[in-house]
Amino acid sequence: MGGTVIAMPPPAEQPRYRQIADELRRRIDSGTLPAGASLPTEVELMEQWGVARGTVREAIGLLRAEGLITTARHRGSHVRPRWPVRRLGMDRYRVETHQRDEQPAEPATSFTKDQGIGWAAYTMDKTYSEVPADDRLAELLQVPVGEQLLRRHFVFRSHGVPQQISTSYLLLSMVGGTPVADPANEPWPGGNIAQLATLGVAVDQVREQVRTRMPTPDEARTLGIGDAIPVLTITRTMLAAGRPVEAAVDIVLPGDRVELDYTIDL
Amino acid sequence: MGGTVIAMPPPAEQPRYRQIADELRRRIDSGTLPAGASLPTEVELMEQWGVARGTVREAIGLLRAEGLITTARHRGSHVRPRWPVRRLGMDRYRVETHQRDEQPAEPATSFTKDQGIGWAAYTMDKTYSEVPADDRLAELLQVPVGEQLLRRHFVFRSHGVPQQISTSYLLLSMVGGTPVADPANEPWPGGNIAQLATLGVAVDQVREQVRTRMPTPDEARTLGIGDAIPVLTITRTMLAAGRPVEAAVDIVLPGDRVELDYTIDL
DNA sequence: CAGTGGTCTAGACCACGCT
DNA sequence: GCGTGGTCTAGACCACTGT
Repeated sequence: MGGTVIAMPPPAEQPRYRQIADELRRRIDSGTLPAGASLPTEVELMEQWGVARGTVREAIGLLRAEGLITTARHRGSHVRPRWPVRRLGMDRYRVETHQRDEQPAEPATSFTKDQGIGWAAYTMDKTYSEVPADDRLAELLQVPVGEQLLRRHFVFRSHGVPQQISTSYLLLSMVGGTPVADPANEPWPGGNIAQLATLGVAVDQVREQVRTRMPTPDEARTLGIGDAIPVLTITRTMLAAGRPVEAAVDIVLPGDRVELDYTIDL
Repeated sequence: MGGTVIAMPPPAEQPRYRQIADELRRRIDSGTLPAGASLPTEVELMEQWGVARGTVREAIGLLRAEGLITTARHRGSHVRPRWPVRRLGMDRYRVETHQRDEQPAEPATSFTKDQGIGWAAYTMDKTYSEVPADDRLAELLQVPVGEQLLRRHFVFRSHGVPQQISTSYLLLSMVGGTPVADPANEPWPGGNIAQLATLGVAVDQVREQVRTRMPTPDEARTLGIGDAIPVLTITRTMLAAGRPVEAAVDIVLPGDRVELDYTIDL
């Protein structure tokens, strides 16, 4: 070959793109780059560090994957606002019992209790459909495969920001034709348990199976997390007198701002 | 400049690197590329798709972020094996009560119950030390900052494979000088709760705070997971008559093979 | 229209693992 | 010694955003 290409600089401890990412991360952590601030553009970083654009983009990619920044085409990179950690306690399922002489409480659901938000800040997307039970749902709900179910897919938002995705299944034989099956009635004060109570179904036990995994690209987008932030998933089963009456498969929670809190009495 | 560079191909629906990732993901999901199988090398993918190496690497990067594959320097990329899921139920804390005439049960702890393994397959590393309570421990244990604690760091192994890391703190004023503070007595049949029972401390409530995060490099190595697999962490507090008597900070579980199972009675 | 991040090319050198 | 993924360079064209 002709002349050798300019050799890479002396082998640094860390790759250049990690050094760049570390420096930017330090500025974000220290508050030098506060939430919402613009990062230097890719061209600026190239000049400041004397590296090629690909190297800069690798550094930026790390921070985006960590969920520290957002990158938007044509608009630049910005520091992502951080959310406080939400504690999801078991008491979110407790039914409200009002004391005599108390003011009627503001409407609430397990979601508004988790978030510590008022009814007004609570919005949701909802998609209802009817589906037959597959193997997994049949086992969770203890019905035959093929049993008709009401599927309700929700995206819950707090102040407009998506905080939770869930897909819930109810027995169509139980809720079909009732107000519960009408999307217009959602959100429903008191949530699932209150809904079922109106049908004479008294939920007395909730089972939660908790796992973690990386988000799908779609989930990461919806929840506004980086694709290197894991999610918590819950499979929730509600039981009335030992009989499963509702199954929520893959309740998806952003792992960087949720803590699940369980108390076990022995 | 001289002639223009060869233009990019007609604007595809999806970027090329996503198409490549999608195709590989499809092969993994369908089993065409089973667990442990080698992916095509980067050079092979360049030839098969007629793209530059940077494009191939972007595709590979997506799959690695999703936890579907591992990439190892000098050894190639491989489909990550999927582990069977272990269910950690609340009953792992239940104290054994033997019926009359029953055979004495094999020794057990919450860990052996989780794993469904016998006593013989159970091994552990243990490191004991005495430390003063920091802010967090002081709050968890409801003692003054600086209170002396017994710190016990464990790595639990099933058939020699590390499956759980935990760091547990006990009040030195409660366990100092007792058999509980002697590393030689670990593993202790019946585990923590049985240990405390010998001191007249009856644990009647366990609180678990569950979070998820990416593992530290050290944790990833110890648990034998890649650094793209999230971990579940549990902060566990054991209480006797409402008083905290043990705190386990950062029980670390490999997220690709653990499910936590909680039942809530309303 | 200038500036931005998204996508892509066509090369290069490196250190390590395997055979 | 050859092949591998990890790192890096120096360009290019694109579509959209903001002024």
